[in-house]
This record gives sequence, C-alpha cells and structure tokens, in this order.
Amino acid sequence: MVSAARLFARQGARGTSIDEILSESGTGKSQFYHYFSDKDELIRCVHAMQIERMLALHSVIFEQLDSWEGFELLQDTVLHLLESQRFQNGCPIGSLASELAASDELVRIDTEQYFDRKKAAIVRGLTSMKLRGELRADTDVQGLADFVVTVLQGAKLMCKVRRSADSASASFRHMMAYLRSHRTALA
Amino acid sequence: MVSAARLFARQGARGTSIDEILSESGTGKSQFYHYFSDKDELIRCVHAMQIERMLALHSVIFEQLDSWEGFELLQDTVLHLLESQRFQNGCPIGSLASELAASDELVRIDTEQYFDRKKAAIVRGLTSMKLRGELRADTDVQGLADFVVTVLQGAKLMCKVRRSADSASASFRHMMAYLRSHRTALA
DNA sequence: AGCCCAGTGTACTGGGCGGTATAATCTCCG
DNA sequence: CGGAGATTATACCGCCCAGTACACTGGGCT
Repeated sequence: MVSAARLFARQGARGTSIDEILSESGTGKSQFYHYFSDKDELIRCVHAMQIERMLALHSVIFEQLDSWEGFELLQDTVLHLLESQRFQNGCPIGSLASELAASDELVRIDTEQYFDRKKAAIVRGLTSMKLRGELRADTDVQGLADFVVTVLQGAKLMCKVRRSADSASASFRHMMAYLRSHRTALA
Repeated sequence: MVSAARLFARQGARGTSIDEILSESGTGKSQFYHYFSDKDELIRCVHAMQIERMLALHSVIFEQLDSWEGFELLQDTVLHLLESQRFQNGCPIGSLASELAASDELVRIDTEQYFDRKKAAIVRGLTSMKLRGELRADTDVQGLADFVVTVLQGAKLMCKVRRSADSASASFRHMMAYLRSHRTALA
C-alpha cells in the first residue's frame, strides 16, 4: 500500500501496473486479491489513506489556526513537505484527483470531502479569531477559507511543475498579507 | 487530435488508448503513425496544442490586463469556460501536468513555460498600472503575478473536484480584493 | 495508358495487463 | 501428531494495448 502510494505519486495511478506494485513491495498477487477486490479499490484505498495521513499530519496545526502564527506554521509545513520530496510530487491527493476525478466519482467525492475538512479547520480558526476581535466583524470567513484551500492547492501544483518553491512561497506571502489585511486595530 | 484532447480531459492520457481515439475520430491507425511516431509524441502535441489554444483564447484579455476591468474580465472568462463544460474538466493543461509532470520531463517543461507566459502577461499589465501610478510604487509585481497564476490554477482544480464554481468564485473575489488593496489614492 | 508514391484501411503480432485457479504452506486447536 | 481453515506462491488465461506489415487507393506525371 505504501509502495503503491509511492509509485502512484511518481507515475500516476493509471500509469502503474499491479505487477509493478507487487514487485516493489515484495508480495504476491494472491495477497493483493485477498485484501482488494480489484485495482480500482486499491486506488481508492490508497487515496483515502493519503487523505487521512495528510489530515493527521496537519491535525496539530489545524488546532492552531486561530492565530497568525498558526497560518505561518501551516504554510511552512507545506513548504517543508514539498521540499523533502524535492518538489517532484506536489500534492499526491490533488494529483490523483486531477487524474481521476472526471472518471471515478468515488475518488472525486473523497477529494471533495478532504477539501471540506481542510476548509472546516480553517473556518474554525478564523471564526475564533473573529470572536476574539482580531478579525474585522464583516470578514467573509467561509470565502476566505475557500481562498486559502485554493491557494494551497495551486501552490502545490506550481511546485510540482516548476520544481521550485519560488512561486509557491510568493503566493503564500501574498495570501498571508491579504489575511492580515482583515485584522482589527486591536490585533 | 481534438478527439484525443476530449478523451484525455475525460479519462486522462494514460487512461485513453490509441484505438479509442481512432474510433472516436473515425480514422485509421496508419494515419496516426504517419503523423506521430508514438503515443508519447501525441500526448505532447495535444498538450502543446492545448497550451497554444488557451494562450490564443486569452491573448485579447492578456492585453487588457493593465486595468482592474481586465482582471475582472480574465476571471469571468475563466469561470465561463469552466461552466461551459459543467465543471467536469477543470484545466486540461493543469490536469495533464498533474498526471505526467513527474514522469515526462518534456510535458513538465512545456507546462512550466505556459505558466511563465501567463505570468509574463500579468507582469506586463501590472507594470504598466504601476507606471501610470495606479499601483503603489512598492508593489511586488513579480510575486503578485505568481500569486494570480497560482490562484487561477487552484480555482480550476476546485471546480473540477467540487463540480461547482462556488469555491473558485469566492477565491477570485478575494484575489481581486487583494489586488485592489495595492491601488494608490489616485486610482 | 503506365508508373509512381504519398496517403489510407486493416489484419496482424508480441507483450504486458488485470484477474483467476490451484497447489503449497502456515497456524491453530484437539 | 493430525487435520481444517486461513493465508500465500506461482503458473496461467484471455484480453487489450502499442506498434507493424502489407495491400490498396487515387491523383499527378511522362
């Protein structure tokens, strides 16, 4: 499963054969078909696993999203994660979604829920900042959260294509500047 | 070639067979191998064609990017394009890049140049706004252009996954608000 | 007419794919 | 020990894939 994830990131789900995954993981075919009914199920499981892995990895950060430092931490973490793979993979969830969202409805819905959960965490953080009076009362928390998710996802694609963090970090800088433009005098 | 593009958008390049393309376009195999040496070349040609098509389609808008109305027009055009395909495809260039950038270096580089050309058009527009005194003198034109490209790309992925323009249009709204926050008193 | 040849239709090939069948092995319990 | 059931290795199957071979067409030239 972890082998499958690695290969999917490198060559896409459709571009990876079951035999390849098996030889990389050192297991046999009977094991595979014992745990999964077919390749599509494997793809969905890998995708769901990546989603849970990402959300778990960021869960601590998500709880700190009620401060500017929290958002800084979020973008730093994303950049470090991308750098640790030398900007070669971008976002495994986004990549798989791009490849399969149009043809596999279950993958599409799982991805949608992933974005929803990310957005919800951001909404929570921004809302409590608003309640504390750090954000202006007329701040569009929902739209802003969508905006953050969009920028994060776009930035990860930029990294993958450009093999560099330059565009992504510039985008993050501007995103943060915009977020901060909603702060009140008190904050 | 246009059939190939349509199928690639729906099921990805790796998920589309040559036979499928041929039966959809009503041509034979000998024609295909007369014009292309192999499938990879077709993929690259389709990708390059999509890039030129997109840039040509936006060329008029790119020339108007020296005004707020120009940017409004850009985002409206992108949204209309996405809507006309019922948000099922997102960005064909971004999708293909997500799928293949890690394994096909030529596709990656073509995509990078596509982003560069888009960015250059935005830089031109913002620079002339700056020279006319509509943007603050300390505006980071380069970074801002990267930011716009990133948001556009992220928004197109959001449309594809969510099958709705809500996230995208919220993101565009906030992007515009941020751009406008750089205007001078005179503008 | 006779020839040529770029362009086209189509049958074919070898290999790799997803998936299955079957036999061997391990594990647990009497 | 012995046997039953779960787990695993491996040989295999049919299909579909990318790519090739080859026969055919029709228009231009002599």
